[in-house]
Amino acid sequence: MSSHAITEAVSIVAGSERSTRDQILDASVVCFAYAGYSGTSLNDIAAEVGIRRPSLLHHFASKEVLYGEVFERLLGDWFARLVGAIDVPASGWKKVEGVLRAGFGFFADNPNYVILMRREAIDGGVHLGIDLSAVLRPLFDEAADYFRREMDAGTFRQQNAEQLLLTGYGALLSYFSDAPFLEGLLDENPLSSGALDRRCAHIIEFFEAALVPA
Amino acid sequence: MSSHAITEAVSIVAGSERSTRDQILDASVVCFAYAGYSGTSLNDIAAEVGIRRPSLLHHFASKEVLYGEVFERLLGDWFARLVGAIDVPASGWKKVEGVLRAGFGFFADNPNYVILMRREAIDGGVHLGIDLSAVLRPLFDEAADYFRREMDAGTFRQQNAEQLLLTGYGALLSYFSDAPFLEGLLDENPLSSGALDRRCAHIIEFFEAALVPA
DNA sequence: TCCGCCTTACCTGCCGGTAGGTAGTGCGGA
DNA sequence: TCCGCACTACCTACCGGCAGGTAAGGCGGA
Repeated sequence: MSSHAITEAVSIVAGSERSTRDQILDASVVCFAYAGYSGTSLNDIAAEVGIRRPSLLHHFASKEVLYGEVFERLLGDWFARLVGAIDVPASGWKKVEGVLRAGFGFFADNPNYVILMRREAIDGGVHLGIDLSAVLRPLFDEAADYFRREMDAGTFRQQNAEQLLLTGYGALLSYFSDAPFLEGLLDENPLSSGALDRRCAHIIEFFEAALVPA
Repeated sequence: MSSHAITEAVSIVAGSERSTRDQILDASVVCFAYAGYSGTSLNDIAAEVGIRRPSLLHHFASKEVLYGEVFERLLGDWFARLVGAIDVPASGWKKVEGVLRAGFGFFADNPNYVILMRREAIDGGVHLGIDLSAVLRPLFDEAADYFRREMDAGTFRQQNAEQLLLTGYGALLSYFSDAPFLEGLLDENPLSSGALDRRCAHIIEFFEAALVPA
């Protein structure tokens, strides 16, 4: 264990502080989600942390590298959570419900991550070396196969499996990414605890109605 | 009719050219959709049209004014198309299907508009004076009332009407706004004629399965 | 002649990034 | 014990470049 890590551990115990590097990553998520890649300046992030821009560039070689690390961390967390929900030994509708709840839960816990992901989906990964769709492709194919098997078994109504996944993706993501806009339609904060419960319940109910034969 | 409009009309007849002003608006949609507000420079737009930046600023007082006009035009078109579909004398599922097809058709015809709208929804209308959600609110409330009436009449299954609309909004919009990302999942251009037909058919089928009792 | 459209030249301000320097810390050897 | 060295983390000052926007002039057509 390096002396740096010790220092960090001590400071966490002492007063719940985080390392400067982690503070930068946290502030970056907020800034990039709020204003996008080109709308965020390194000064904005540095100011959030309370340091100067050159100090920030001491920890991350460039704006692009910083963004890449932020996004990679996000993607890793999300992927792990999704795989965890998929690997649960269940079948039929119960499994689908579990994955929907896991996805919804992650988004509810990390609303800024959702906006980042949406921005990346719109831009097609221009800012990144990594290809978002290539990472998710295996899960996508696996899920489509699952739906096809259950449909053939009569557990679910016959639907286009890939399109079904896209619809679920849109229903889940849009609520979080467009929260600023939805607030004006719903007359309440879409990310409040009550609104989130209502949204999650609807998604489960709606997809069950569409998939599970009466 | 102004001499400007005459000149334009003549040039359209002569060689399918449009007024410089309209060319700027067209180029702006493309650029703003591709790179967002802060990622687009006036030089980019001017270059697309084939003029210099100060010439562009001769037609529009500022970048913000230009963006506002682009967005207002989009919103007007979309609103008109939507109202047209809503006012059709139909009821029950047929009416819903008509509105879904109208929305889908507009998005298919104007994919760049969709991306612009999505960016605006994410940003919560920071770049605009107008409030997107306030404009759409009457339609939203009217639609929710319609669903509630049909549900109470037993035409549709009981669902949360507002949430239902949000789910439809997400399913429709996401496919177009995230097309660059979806291309990597589907192994085909999501905006190709065949893919669009498949998507539209799925949406109709899926919502019918969820809403209309067997 | 005058006006609409476009030009070049220029302004200020912020961007990402670099250079160079300064505290503070840990550590091995005299 | 204390000196010298290396290293980390941060700073100020600066660079070239590009952003949005303005000023002033050329030019062709009504």
